[in-house]
Amino acid sequence: MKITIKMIAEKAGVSAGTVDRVLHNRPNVKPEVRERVEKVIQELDYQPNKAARALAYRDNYKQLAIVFPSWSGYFRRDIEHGIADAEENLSDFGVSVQPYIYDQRNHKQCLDILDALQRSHVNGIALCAENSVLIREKINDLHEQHIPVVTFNSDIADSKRICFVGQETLRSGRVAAEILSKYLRDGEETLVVLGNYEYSGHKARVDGFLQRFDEIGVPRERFHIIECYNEYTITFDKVYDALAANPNIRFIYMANRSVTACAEVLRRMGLAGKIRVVCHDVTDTICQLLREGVVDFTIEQDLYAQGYRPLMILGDMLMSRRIPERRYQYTALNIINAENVEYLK
Amino acid sequence: MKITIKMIAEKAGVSAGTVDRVLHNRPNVKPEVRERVEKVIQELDYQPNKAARALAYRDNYKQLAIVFPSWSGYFRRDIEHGIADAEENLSDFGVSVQPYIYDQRNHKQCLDILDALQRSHVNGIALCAENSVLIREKINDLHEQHIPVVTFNSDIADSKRICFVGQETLRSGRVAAEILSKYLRDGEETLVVLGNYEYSGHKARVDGFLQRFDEIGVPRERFHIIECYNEYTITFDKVYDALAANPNIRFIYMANRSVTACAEVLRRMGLAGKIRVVCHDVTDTICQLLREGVVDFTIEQDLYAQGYRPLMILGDMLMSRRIPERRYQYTALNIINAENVEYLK
DNA sequence: TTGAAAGCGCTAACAG
DNA sequence: CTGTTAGCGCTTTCAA
Repeated sequence: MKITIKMIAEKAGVSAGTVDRVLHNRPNVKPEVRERVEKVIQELDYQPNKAARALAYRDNYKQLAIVFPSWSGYFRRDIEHGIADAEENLSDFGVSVQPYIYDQRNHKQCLDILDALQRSHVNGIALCAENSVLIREKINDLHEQHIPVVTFNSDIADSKRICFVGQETLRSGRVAAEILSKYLRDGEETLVVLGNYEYSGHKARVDGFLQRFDEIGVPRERFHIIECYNEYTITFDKVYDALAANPNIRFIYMANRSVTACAEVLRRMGLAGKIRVVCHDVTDTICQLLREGVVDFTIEQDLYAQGYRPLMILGDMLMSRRIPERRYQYTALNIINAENVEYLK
Repeated sequence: MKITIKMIAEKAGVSAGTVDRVLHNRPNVKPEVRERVEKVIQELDYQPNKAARALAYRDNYKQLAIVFPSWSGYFRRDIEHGIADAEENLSDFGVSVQPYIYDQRNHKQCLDILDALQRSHVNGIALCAENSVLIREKINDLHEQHIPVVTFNSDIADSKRICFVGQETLRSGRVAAEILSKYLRDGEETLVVLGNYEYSGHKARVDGFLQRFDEIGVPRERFHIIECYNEYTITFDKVYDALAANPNIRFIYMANRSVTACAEVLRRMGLAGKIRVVCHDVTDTICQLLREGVVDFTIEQDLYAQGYRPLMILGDMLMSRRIPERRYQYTALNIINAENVEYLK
């Protein structure tokens, strides 16, 4: 038989109301009574019944918001899948979820949304935004107002966000290195393409990538690193030049987003399927390239969890006033190839 | 505002009790009334509140059992993690879960457990057992008695089980092939080690593996296939002989369980890290071998989900009399290497 | 064949 | 400071 509040009340010689007050650290309980009740709770190892709590809570409507840029394809589909599942789980608890999508190239819009939310009566925000001073200050503002913010996908570490849900970027570069390292043979070289050293995400990936090769003992001169700013033409030209100049290059690590440009170069040079390519994330084009054998592996970051978990964390906080233990909740780094790509949620 | 039973009752001009009877297809409702109520339910798109249902259901104690062999290490840990999560989710609904573990080498024991369960008052069984006539008949027996059985990890397809949760074995072989195919170069050969052709699991893996290479156009004579019956010494000897006789072998696909024996051969022959090895599942030793670089990749089958989902499916059936749509629920095939092995749940 | 009512465990409002 | 009470939405008696 499961322990109920009534049983605790009886054993401690108080009423259910008082037990409830103790459970939620509410005021108006004499310290000695509180202590007595707490002991009984401990002794009996009381676990609240979530269903009952949900029911009783129901008229206490709560609103959560999730704010992210205008992604498309897999990214969009997976995160929305995660949001939908969280919404369903939370709806019976009187918690509703509202997504807000801002134009990817218009960060001002993101700030506007946060402003509007601040003035509304949201009870929590899941946020994926660029790491700028304005955003950071806004998060701290919200924190002051007791509106908790959980960042996901891309962190804003030096803010008062509750926690971060997303990939560990350094590690994701190491995973890529580990895959390629198995293939590398004497004298063969690798081309590393990143967006921009200033962008911490890509930098961390490349750092992790090189770090792992260092450990394995592959000399640094085997790597050609180029910065391509996520631009199609720049990527195309630089990758082309690099491959033309270095016939020993057998591997490409794309730490940035212009995978299409890279694929196009390989096709034009007749190297598709001859040079191994590892990249990140699953977009519709990357999927296609996997199937065609132009890209060999891609490393996925579980967007589903990135939609689901931040909302559930916020929901838990609303319902049980409990803040998460870990400030960094890293999502799985799944290795995807042409054969297991079907299994993505 | 969410639709409640009361709202339906009002709109249809009946009482809540009648709506409940209609919802659950219970008898004692005049056909015309039933129809009217059903229409209102449709119109208002009624979604039952799970929390309320859980509460009201609570005294209706239900028992689920999960039966599986005495695994150890990761296998055991992951499945127990899945069971624990399912148990927690179900406990508020008055559903309890009891695991039963039988000696891996003693299938009779499994049957005894099922016999005992049949005589007890379980309301559903999640089962991982060998595919034998006796087991199959027992499942059909249980089905007659309206005790639903969900198989997991290893299917018993020609029985009256509700559905199967586990990996798609043919596909898992294809995933392995896809990985190795990227590393294979002209003239290089591959050693394929399986347990036993009779064992459908290993056979399907090898079939999938060869099928994929067929598609890619690698000639069959590049593959050496040996049967090792999951025995350490047989595996050791046969792998040793194969490698000694064929210096062109650069890859090993272990479709069976004696990975340790294979690793030992590689070490003895000084080939560890020189020959690429892909295998299945994550055991403590495989983990160790990944880190040492003796095994390069392993394909994981999500044991967590294999513990979690069968129980949740059975729980859903108990609570909403709903049987699952898909009879095969395949779990993810995750590719694991030395760097992302940490992220396993 | 139907409706009314009690109660699942918890919370919140009100009364003392 | 504390106890009592009235629900939350659903299921399940029991009476009609």
